[in-house]
Amino acid sequence: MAEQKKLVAEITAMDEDFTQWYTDVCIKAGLIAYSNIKGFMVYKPAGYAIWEAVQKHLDARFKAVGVENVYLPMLIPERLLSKESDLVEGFAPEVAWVTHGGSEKLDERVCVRPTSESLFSDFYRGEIQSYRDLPMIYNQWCSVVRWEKETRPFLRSREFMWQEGHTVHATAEEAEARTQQMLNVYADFCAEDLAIPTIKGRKTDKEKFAGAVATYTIEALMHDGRALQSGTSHDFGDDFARAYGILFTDKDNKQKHPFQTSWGLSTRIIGALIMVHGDNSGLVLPPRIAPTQVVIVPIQQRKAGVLDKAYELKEALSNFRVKVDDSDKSPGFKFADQEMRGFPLRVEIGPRDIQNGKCIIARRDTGAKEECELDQLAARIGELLEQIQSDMFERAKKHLEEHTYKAADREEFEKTFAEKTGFVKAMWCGELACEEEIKEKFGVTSRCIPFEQEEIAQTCVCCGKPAKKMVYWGKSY
RNA sequence: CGAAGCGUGGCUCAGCUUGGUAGAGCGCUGCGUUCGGGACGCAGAGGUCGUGGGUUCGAAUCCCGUCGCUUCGACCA
Repeated sequence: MAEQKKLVAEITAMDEDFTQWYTDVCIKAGLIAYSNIKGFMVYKPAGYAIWEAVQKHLDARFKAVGVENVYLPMLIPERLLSKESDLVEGFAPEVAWVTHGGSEKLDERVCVRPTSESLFSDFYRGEIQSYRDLPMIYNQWCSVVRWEKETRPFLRSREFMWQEGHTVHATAEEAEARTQQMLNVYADFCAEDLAIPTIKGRKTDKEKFAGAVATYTIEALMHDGRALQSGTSHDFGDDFARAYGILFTDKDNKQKHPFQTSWGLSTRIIGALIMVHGDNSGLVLPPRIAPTQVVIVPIQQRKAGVLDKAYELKEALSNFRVKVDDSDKSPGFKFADQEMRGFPLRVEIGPRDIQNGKCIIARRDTGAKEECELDQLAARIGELLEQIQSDMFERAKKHLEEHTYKAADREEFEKTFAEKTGFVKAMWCGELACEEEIKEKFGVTSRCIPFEQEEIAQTCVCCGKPAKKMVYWGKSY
């Protein structure tokens, strides 16, 4: 990332205190406000607009692979949640219970959904009878509640918005294929729309979802070298179908349990967006999802013709998402404020430019400024937005690559984590004991077993016994 | 849930040690001058000092309780 002069006094410098920098950006870029209940936050227009853009792009990708949207209740009766034992154990400590309706105590308490596998499974039980009813490829956009102990904007809030896809299939192979297909949808979405490169892989048994046969994940690397699980896709086999009693009659006239998957991506991705692309001046948004792509700043806007010209340029740029900042703040204030908010491009137009038939375009990501003929503006803006989108991805990819290390043995593993922050690729024997020991000793967890395997060594980095898989390790959010 | 820190105008904080009835900067409102990297002048508005109790003639200040927030750990998208 290009070094930029720190222009915004209110934002803590990244390398001084990354955590504080992150919080500052969330607040100062106008994304959120804290609410009256710990862990619940207000999405302000700038923050909600990002989520809307995420929804729009991701939903379009879902529709392209046959996903249909539905909506299920937000409350789950206790008996329903309890049917799948792993699920209860996994989520029981953090569900919010509703015990009263008005002033009357409920016979059975109900919880606010922490995730909806149980509801979908119960619903599917009633819907499915024949193999002809399958598959069902449903998704819902909703919010869920998990009573987390420690909360942080976007990364860990007690209520968060997400989408959760839940599918049912006649065969294990089809379910497994769908699980991977949706993981790829997430990875492509991150790379192409958010300009965030990710590592695709499988979670170890220790890290997988409660009740899943296999959990797949995309892991992104933040600017401070910590990993963020950015999207997950689970293969449930027929475990949930058995627990919830879902049966269908197959072609061979035999009753069978169908196979299920679920996959989710949450508002946490906004945290990734901030921490992958942001800099010391604040937020930096990739053009494709930026709610405002271009902001026009009139200079000496009270002089005759200046504001008119600014609105005229906005018209000329109607193919893009453009805003004119006609507030009565000084230009310097507007520049700094808009940089904080991450708009990809700024166009400056003043009397001098109008006379010359030109304007100034400034890039948010690099800070580079250039002159542009007014009649070329729309074309140039289009080029620049494309350029910024791909440059941002390349920079993030370079950061990921430069912060991914290899360790052949235990000594090297320890040394790398002592000196560096990022991912470390190392071999693993597959034993839970080693995974736990690594967490204990080095404070890092297995992020994923990547699909793209390499043989870095023959032996496990922890115990020295024969290795089975190459694993990405790292500190995570 | 363990540890630490913090609660005083919208925000950041000073005042507390040594009790005497609340201040600054920023922001906000109005008017005017400005405008190519956070402009300036003048005039204003705005706080029962988180909350409950105690000590005292008198509490932002001292004591006890309580609630909340932030950060760090364990857990999670």
